[in-house]
Amino acid sequence: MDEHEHNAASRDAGGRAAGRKPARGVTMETVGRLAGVSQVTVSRALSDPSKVSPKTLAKIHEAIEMTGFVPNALAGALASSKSKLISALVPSIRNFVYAGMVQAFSAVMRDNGYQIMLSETGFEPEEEEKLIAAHLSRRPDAMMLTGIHHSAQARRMLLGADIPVVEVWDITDSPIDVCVGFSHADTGRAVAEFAHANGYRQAGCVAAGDERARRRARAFSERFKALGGEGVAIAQFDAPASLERGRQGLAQLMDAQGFSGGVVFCSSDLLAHGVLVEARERGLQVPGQLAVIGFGDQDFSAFVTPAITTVRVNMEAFGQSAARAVLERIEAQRGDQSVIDLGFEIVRRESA
Amino acid sequence: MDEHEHNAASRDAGGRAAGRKPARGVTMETVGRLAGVSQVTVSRALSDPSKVSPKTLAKIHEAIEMTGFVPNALAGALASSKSKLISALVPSIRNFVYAGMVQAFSAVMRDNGYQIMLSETGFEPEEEEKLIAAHLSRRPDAMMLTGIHHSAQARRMLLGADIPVVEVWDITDSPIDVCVGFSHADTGRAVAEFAHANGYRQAGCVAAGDERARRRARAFSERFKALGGEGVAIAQFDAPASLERGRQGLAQLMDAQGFSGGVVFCSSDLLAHGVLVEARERGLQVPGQLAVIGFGDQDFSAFVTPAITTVRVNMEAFGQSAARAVLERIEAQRGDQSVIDLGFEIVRRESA
DNA sequence: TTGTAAGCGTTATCAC
DNA sequence: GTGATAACGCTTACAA
Repeated sequence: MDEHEHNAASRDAGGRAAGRKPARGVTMETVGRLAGVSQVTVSRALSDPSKVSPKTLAKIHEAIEMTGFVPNALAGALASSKSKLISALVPSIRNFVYAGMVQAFSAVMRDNGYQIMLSETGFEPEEEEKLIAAHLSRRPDAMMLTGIHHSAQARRMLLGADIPVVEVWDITDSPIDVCVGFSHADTGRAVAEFAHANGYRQAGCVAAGDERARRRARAFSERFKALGGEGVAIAQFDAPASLERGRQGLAQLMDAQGFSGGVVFCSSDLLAHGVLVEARERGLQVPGQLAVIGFGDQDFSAFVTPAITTVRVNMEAFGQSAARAVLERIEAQRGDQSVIDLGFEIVRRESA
Repeated sequence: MDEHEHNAASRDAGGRAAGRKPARGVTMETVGRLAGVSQVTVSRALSDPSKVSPKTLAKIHEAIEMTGFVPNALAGALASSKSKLISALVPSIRNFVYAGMVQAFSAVMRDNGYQIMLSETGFEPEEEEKLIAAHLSRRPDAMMLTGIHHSAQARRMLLGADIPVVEVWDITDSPIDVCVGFSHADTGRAVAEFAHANGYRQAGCVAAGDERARRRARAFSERFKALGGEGVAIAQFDAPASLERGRQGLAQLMDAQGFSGGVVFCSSDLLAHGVLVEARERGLQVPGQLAVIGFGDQDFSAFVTPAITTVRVNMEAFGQSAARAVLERIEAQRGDQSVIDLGFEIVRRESA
């Protein structure tokens, strides 16, 4: 691999850095003065135009145009105690499932006039706690959290904030407020049953990711054994998952754990893809000698060869459903259900 | 492909939805009363503890602990006109380059006490304009934008807001404030030169993505022709890129545009991967009959077979550099450079 | 239809 | 070291 460097340079072009004006911002007061009305009328013109006469409305809009007035939502939120801000906390936006959920969630929220404050919690619980406090200080109208495990202090703060809280990507019978997800343990068990029903008696797991990925692998392993399969070899890595990890995973299973063939359940399609690549390098026939099952149904999964058999979860549905649950709670001060199980499905393709 | 549905159900478990208290929030006033001091002292205890005696400090913290007080950052921001909020606008967080940039940007910002308000602009300029207005109303301390093309109205609002603005992922000699990126045209030209130098005389492009992807393809095409190569066939798709699009791209090039072999420059590694898969299906030798060059150096690119020759841009560096530029401007009210070109490099692997 | 007045929960500026 | 007091720029009664 040879590399060609290009253009790594920086130039100084002055810019407008020097003279930033100390300008007092333009407020509703300013606009009102220009339009010959009081500040409140400007406020009304913006929040409920029907309460203002067409003539003054026109003058106000003209003044807004002239001044380039942008309302101060901080002041508005302080006065009304409605921030129109929603907090969203996910482990990582580079993980495509979380990115997909957030995108869907945000889209629905934006369409309803809300803005998202997004933070990544990484994979440590203490980090989440700090972030929750930071977010709460902005007085969001609701909060979206990933997963159902949160520190006691975090739960206390959340309860104290007295806003709708939706936990996504997992379910529990005792959500803080409402949860939207699926059972990770059920997923692992269903895959074990699928594998067993398809005649596989030897199995391995390649897992990389958070605690939920491990939970799926564990449930798979237990069920597979209970069905009479052999002990399940597990190759486990820290998050994040990658194609490289998948290749290493198969190598580890075969070279260090005596796994010689059968089915491999991976905690993501990216890993499954890596297993597939490594299998081809080793001249293994898929699904003849080695069967592979992934998780997540990434957009490439149906288009690689062999196409990946996987577990599909509808991330967009999670995001949308979570958004709707939140909106319902914000607007009606209540919500119908507190546990929304969106399930999953096994998609059989060529790899298993 | 057969599918097995699982658990798609929802249950009602009551939750705490019913009784949301109308409780007046706990403020610094409340805390102060409990600690036997005034509200201001509580404020000081939090913002500059050295200005408060150890004894009262202890009492205040005790009161905070008891009440679960969380400061109201909205009020703080209104009073101090420092929101400690940074706006970030990207086309899509599901695109791994943008996700990577945002992650790096956010990490640096968070370490400096700032929080990120993130929105996706999609690929329409009017959408960006609306979002800029919405973000500005929250009075962010700075704003990060993707790309250098913004509507006139957007520029006006940004200038009027009088906050640091950093444009990432592209460069121009006339940034709004500061830009951090690389030249997309130079990238296309460099790839053309690389391809020509390696003996390829026939070429195609597969492009899917935004205007910048098209700019790279166009620059590649022009340069390739200028160097004496043949006319370049182009298969173009709307964003987003996917493996499937890559497969379709090669198919279109070969079946509809008479491309029979040579080098294919793709606007992302995902597309390149698709081209590779399609090439294998068609029994084409890579890089013998078909050479493939991608863009972005995704994490799988080095690990598929053949490993993908690609253009690497350091997304983390963009995010970090953008963050530093912003911090510099916030804190010093100025910034050294206004154009930061971080360049790119061609990474040769097996596919070309 | 429009205006007045009283907050919202902080920070900033003085005084003590 | 601590406390009044006045902003900050809105929204929400309540009057006119």
